[in-house]
Amino acid sequence: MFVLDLKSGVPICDQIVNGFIKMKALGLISAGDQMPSVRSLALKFSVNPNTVQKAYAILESGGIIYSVKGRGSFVSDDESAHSAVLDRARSDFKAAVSAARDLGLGSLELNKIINDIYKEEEKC
Amino acid sequence: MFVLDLKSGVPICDQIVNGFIKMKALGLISAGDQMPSVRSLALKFSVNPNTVQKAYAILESGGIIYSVKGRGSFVSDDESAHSAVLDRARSDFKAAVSAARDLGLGSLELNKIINDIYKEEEKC
DNA sequence: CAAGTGTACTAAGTCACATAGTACACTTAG
DNA sequence: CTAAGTGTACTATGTGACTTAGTACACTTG
Repeated sequence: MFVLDLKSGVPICDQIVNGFIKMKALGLISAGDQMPSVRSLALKFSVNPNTVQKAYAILESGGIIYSVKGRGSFVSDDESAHSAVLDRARSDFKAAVSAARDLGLGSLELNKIINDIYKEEEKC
Repeated sequence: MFVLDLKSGVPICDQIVNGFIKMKALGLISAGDQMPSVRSLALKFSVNPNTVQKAYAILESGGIIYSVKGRGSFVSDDESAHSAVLDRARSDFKAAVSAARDLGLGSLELNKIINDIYKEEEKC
């Protein structure tokens, strides 16, 4: 399970959303798995249930999870939701590349940074 | 001169800061050049002078510009400030790469995105 | 001297975010 | 059936960042 950084300035509900999206991308949770209940996760994170509820609502609106009254929330198998996440990731990355280019970083350096980060992965 | 996007959610003062940093990186302004006055820039952007003043204070604290009472603000030639900007850019880009990797994007795709964006530049 | 400059300060308004508390409908285990 | 646990909805409140508004002062330059 991911952790929250209350000092980061990133809204808590967004951190929860991104945390579960990452978990799904990494295979730590899969379609059909039951999500922690709103109240239990709020307790675990020492956060208000309303904040978790908001995060779950965002995840559901994005098709990442679905919720059933009285039963709980579950990881969705919506393929279009997954590709939407990837599209968003590509878009964000493109913006990051453009920003780096505007500040004078060269393509070679950017490629090197990428390779360095992905080499870290191979070590595992 | 750059433009402001009031709908972006990015604080106006930050947009002004980033705008001038980009302008310096692109060579549109150089060390010694005089910055627009706080009041005139506020008028141009239809923004409160306090907001521009805040942006200039941030730029000065970062060594990007320096200000002289009664005369105006000027672009600094502080080399360490420039390298600090580059360091920040590298750090931001690394974070973007890590985020993209966590969401399942491969290094080959990221490299391709970079090359595509930098090819756009060559056309000019 | 007058105009333009940076700088500082208080006050107010707006907005997003988080918290607090309550309430209701539903499902499931007992 | 009952109780516990679930998602969901709602109002109210507090906080902090951001912006605006207005005023004021010290300084430089023509």
